[in-house]
Amino acid sequence: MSKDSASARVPSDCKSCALRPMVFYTTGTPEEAAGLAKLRRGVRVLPARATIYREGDLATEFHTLFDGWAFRYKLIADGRRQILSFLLPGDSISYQLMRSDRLRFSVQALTEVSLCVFEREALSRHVAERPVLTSRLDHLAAQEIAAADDRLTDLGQRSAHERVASLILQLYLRLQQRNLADEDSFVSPLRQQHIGDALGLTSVHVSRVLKDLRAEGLIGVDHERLILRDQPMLRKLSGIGDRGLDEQFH
Amino acid sequence: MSKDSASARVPSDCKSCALRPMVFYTTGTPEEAAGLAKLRRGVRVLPARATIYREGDLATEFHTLFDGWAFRYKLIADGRRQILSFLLPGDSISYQLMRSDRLRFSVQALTEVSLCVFEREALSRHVAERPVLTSRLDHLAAQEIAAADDRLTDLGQRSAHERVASLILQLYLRLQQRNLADEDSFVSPLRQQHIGDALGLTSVHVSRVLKDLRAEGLIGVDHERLILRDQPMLRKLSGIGDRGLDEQFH
DNA sequence: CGTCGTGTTGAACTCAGTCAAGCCAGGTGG
DNA sequence: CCACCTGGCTTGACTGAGTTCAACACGACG
Repeated sequence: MSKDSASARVPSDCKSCALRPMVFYTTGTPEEAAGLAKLRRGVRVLPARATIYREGDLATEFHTLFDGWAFRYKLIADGRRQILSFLLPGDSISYQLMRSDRLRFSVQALTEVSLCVFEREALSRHVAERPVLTSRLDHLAAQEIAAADDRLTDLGQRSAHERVASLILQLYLRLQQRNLADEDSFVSPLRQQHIGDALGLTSVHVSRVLKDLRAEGLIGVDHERLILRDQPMLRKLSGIGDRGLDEQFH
Repeated sequence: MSKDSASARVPSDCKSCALRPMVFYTTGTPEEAAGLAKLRRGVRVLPARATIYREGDLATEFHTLFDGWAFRYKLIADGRRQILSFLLPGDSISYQLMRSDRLRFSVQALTEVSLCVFEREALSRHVAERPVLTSRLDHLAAQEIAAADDRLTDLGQRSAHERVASLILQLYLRLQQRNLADEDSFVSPLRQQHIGDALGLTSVHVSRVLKDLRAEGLIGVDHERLILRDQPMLRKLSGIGDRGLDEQFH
């Protein structure tokens, strides 16, 4: 897993792609997948920290994250950074590119990543011609809005402890959906700075909060592995369960 | 303007509706508007503070806010409230109802409101059959995500003063688009509690921040009227202008 | 072996929250 | 017409969550 190893997995063909159920632009039938493969311009592997997209740039390509982690973010005048969301395998950059050729945020790789590359216009036409895909796209857009509302509520109303618990739990649940989580833990490339920038906290404070959560037996940290030691308590702390993520992830 | 007066305006017919350019479900041609009018089930007037929609309820109707203000919000377990956005004349509740029959937030009237009521399924079909409208809907959904990202950045990275300036400026710009703002001021039904719940602040602190902004000559407050006394400075404070709302509002 | 990136810890500080009292305008009822 | 209530705003004193600054620890890497 070190930097120089060819660690990033690369998809062979769309038909056997394990992520097929996650991505929006195929109905999931093998025939569809075959047609889809023709639209794919290729695969691109980028190192950790690479800028995948810069806010405002003209985008002629559409990317799906096949392997690795990335994040969407905005910079404001004095250099402060807000991380809008973390992107996991199967996520796209971004549905909005089906309608617009510019985005109002940037995207950076957290780990080495491999991306499936499509020609934006061609894929957009492909989807527009298929009502099933269009409606799937709409569904994902609605989910994205709902997720944004949830995060807004986190930042506006919840304490640092609640936010950190919420983020860890959400990442775990999303990874679990993708079969990328273990029994009660997952490997995360996030630095405390990333967690802070996502939650509106300083990395120093994130360190203290994680310490507290460890002390209270809610989580464990082993190198890059995050262990959820007390999921019920984490759910309670993060306010998930009142109305769960269950709905958010159809 | 008192409680008992019949203050809420009510639309006569869709053809002459001044809001036509704002709403998504018509192309704007008079013929379209005539057909659209047939889908309209009627008009409903509700008093201030009325609950227009409650999180999770089954929605058979789709509403467009014709007159008055409302807001979208979420409640969390211990009673804290996050206001997700303010709804102004021409806004819908909500695009998401074109795809789903339940929403994950509630909506409440801030003033007396009048709503155009549509049958959800019928309108959804109407829109689905017209590619122009579908793409318009997508565009609005994308705008909504972009707006959510902006607000996330506000809550995560900006100080109380910056957030309040940002909210005031954004409301002003949105009202201006609808010809509901005066030269450099607008009338707002917001209580400081609403501003606080939208920005993740207490109403007490909002009061202090507004006092500071008044003292610095950035804004003026006269009864329910908010006056933008120094727009350039407000823009600078709120970080709008680095990349403006210009784009956000096509 | 030194450097770099990351995390941890302590001490001082500050922005925003809490609690509580008082104020003011408008509306109600005697 | 005045007395009283009510909801919203203001202000002060105090508290506290989270920040800032700085030093140090530790492992990975060259």
